[in-house]
Amino acid sequence: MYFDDKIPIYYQIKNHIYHEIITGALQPGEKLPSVRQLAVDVTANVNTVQRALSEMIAAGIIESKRGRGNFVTMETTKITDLKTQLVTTQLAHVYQQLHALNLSDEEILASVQHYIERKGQAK
Amino acid sequence: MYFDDKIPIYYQIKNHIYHEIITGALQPGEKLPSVRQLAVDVTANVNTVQRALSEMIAAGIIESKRGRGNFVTMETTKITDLKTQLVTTQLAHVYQQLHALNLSDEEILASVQHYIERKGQAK
DNA sequence: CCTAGTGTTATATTTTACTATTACACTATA
DNA sequence: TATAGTGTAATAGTAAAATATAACACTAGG
Repeated sequence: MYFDDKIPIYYQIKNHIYHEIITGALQPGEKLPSVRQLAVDVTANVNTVQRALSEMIAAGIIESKRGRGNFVTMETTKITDLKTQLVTTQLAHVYQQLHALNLSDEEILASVQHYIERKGQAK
Repeated sequence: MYFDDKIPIYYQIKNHIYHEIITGALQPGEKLPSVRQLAVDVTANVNTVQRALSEMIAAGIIESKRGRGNFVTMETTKITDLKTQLVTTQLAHVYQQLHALNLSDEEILASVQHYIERKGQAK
């Protein structure tokens, strides 16, 4: 797994798993790979994976059953809430950043539209 | 200055100064505060500030004159290029993140529009 | 020429994330 | 009941960022 060296690995693992849950790659109630397997999958240490999982458990998205495994919550409202929260966080961040670069609301919207239209193309 | 503990301080300082240059708070050719003063301003160490400055110098945005100070480049094209680059980086990041949450191009655009319309308001 | 202010660099120390390794607690099942 | 697989936690070590502090190199101005 690719890691951005500017951001803690445990944080990136957490985000990665959240994405899998939100996109349905991991279904509600589904068992996650074991912590040891996850560590191999993402090429990180068990403790680092555990740290990521601990935060997701504290957030109620993952349920931990000792001796059995970790499971995605069955409460789908928690998952939809998580998605809303992640999307909003991303929007707030990019808005704040672009606004700090003196782009007006209109320019921000236009720049996003422009980016989507031109993405993947040579300039 | 507020620091996000998930991102290296030197990196945040660099970004902060870039924003000041792009918004014109620091004009082309203008002298920056001394590294020692900057360290006080942003509540960080001189070496940390210097690391941020070194990268900006390497990028050609800041010119260093030993014994005199650090100065914003007079080449305004470098500044506009920097702005373009920062904006594009932000757009690419948020697009990738939202796309990874299974939002379509249309949904991404709509969510940005929606965010701008509703920002600062209760839900 | 001297001094104050500037950028630059170096050393030692602290802090934190991460790793490697081991051990412990629990569950299911053969 | 023994064993393999699971989560959990502790210990010790490594690496990188950040700090405190000091020194060095240069410039401008008195």
